[in-house]
Amino acid sequence: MITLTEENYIKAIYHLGNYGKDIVNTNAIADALNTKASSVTDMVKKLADKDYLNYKKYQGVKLKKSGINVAVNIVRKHRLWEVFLVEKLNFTWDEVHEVAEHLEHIKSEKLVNELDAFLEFPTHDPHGDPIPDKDGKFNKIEKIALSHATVGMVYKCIGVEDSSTNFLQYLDSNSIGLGTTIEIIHKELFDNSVKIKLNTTEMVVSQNVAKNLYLKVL
Amino acid sequence: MITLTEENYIKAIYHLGNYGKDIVNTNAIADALNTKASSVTDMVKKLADKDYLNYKKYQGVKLKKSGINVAVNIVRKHRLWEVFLVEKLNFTWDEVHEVAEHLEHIKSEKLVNELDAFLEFPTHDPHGDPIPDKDGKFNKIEKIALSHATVGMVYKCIGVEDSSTNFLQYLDSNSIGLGTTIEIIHKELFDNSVKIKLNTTEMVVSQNVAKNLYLKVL
DNA sequence: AATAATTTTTAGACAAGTCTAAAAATTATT
DNA sequence: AATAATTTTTAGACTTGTCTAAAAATTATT
Ligand SMILES: [Mn+2]
Ligand SMILES: [Mn+2]
Ligand SMILES: [Mn+2]
Ligand SMILES: [Mn+2]
Repeated sequence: MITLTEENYIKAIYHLGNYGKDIVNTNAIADALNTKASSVTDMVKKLADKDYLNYKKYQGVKLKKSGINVAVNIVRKHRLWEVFLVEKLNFTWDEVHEVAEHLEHIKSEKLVNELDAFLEFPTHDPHGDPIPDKDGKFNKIEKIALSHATVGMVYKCIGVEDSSTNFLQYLDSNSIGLGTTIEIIHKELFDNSVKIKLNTTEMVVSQNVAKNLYLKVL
Repeated sequence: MITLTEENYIKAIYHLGNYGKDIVNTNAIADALNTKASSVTDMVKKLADKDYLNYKKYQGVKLKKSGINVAVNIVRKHRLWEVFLVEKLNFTWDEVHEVAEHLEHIKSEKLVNELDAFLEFPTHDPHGDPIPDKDGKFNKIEKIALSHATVGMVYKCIGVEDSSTNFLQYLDSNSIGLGTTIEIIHKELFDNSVKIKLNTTEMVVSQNVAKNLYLKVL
């Protein structure tokens, strides 16, 4: 049996470690989970015992196959529920993350697979993130952060890094969403803000925003 | 904040105490939750502190208004999820209870109310039990246990007391479901078994079955 | 290479929920 | 009314996950 808490640690390590490929340090996990480093050390030992990851004192952790499997399955559930909430229950994209954080821990193979079918096997969630299929397969999308886009080129918005209500509502109030066409007008070297053009209107976004918005060349 | 465990205690007390109207003893709660009487005493003290119920040592407990509200809301969620699983995700009536036991603890007003609307405000769950509305209102259905039905009369099956997989699969394999017409042929005084007629076939059901099947006069 | 700063681990404590065993109260039986 | 049986509570312990404070290891700086 795997506990809800263990699942959350594994998921955090998966995301922090680039789909489980890299080593993740104690403090990074503590930050992501709003807990203390000492708690992380305790938990990480337990997860190593349970064979979900490799841990050597002072050397950080790396997920093993079984840990990645757990993580991918939680991500699958999280994103399918997000689609369900938006498509069927009139949630907006800034409302779904919090509820999905809880729904992702419901354990029923049949539930997740039937939900997947009911939604007609969606490939992306409301934030543009890919949804792993039954076998854990998914396409990592090629995305460029707005902060790394080239001046003069035209892009389409395809995702966000930050799924917080605050950030998504900021985008809403500026008419930026998935599919929005964005032209890069100017990059300000001084503070790394970026001037962009949407349809007809121009606006300046901060570095923080630019780092959290993903684009694809049009 | 109310914990998942507290919610389960309150729900059990609600069901054991006739919709929260009657006093419930420690051992009954322990039985229902597969726990020990000593654990129940501890938890019941906490629930009394939190004002969900009245507790006097050795006198059992009775839910207060706020406890009943909590219970009704959980029951509402449980039954709505059961409907969702059967109507939308191809679950059978014997598969839903276990999953609903987890889904009922997801805390989001919007989620439950939108789910209710999405399902077109169902009034009964897959086992014939009434679903409380947004305001906690529902009609207690008038039901007669098969064990108390009258020989010679004809009834319709409208619900079950026991929602366990075993019992529901027994009913399935004997072609008994909600809506099935049942005529009472004979009651055996010796073992309280009942001979019934379904459509054309006759069969004998045990007292245990008869107690767990609810009917309404046709 | 030595010292300082940072990161990580350990040690010990705490809250929630549970358990066993024993004591206390209630209820049933004689 | 006294005794026996049953129910409930208390006392103390254990597990999971958390915390603070201090010790140990690693990394950065001089
Ligand atoms: Mn999310
Ligand atoms: Mn998402
Ligand atoms: Mn149920
Ligand atoms: Mn039900």
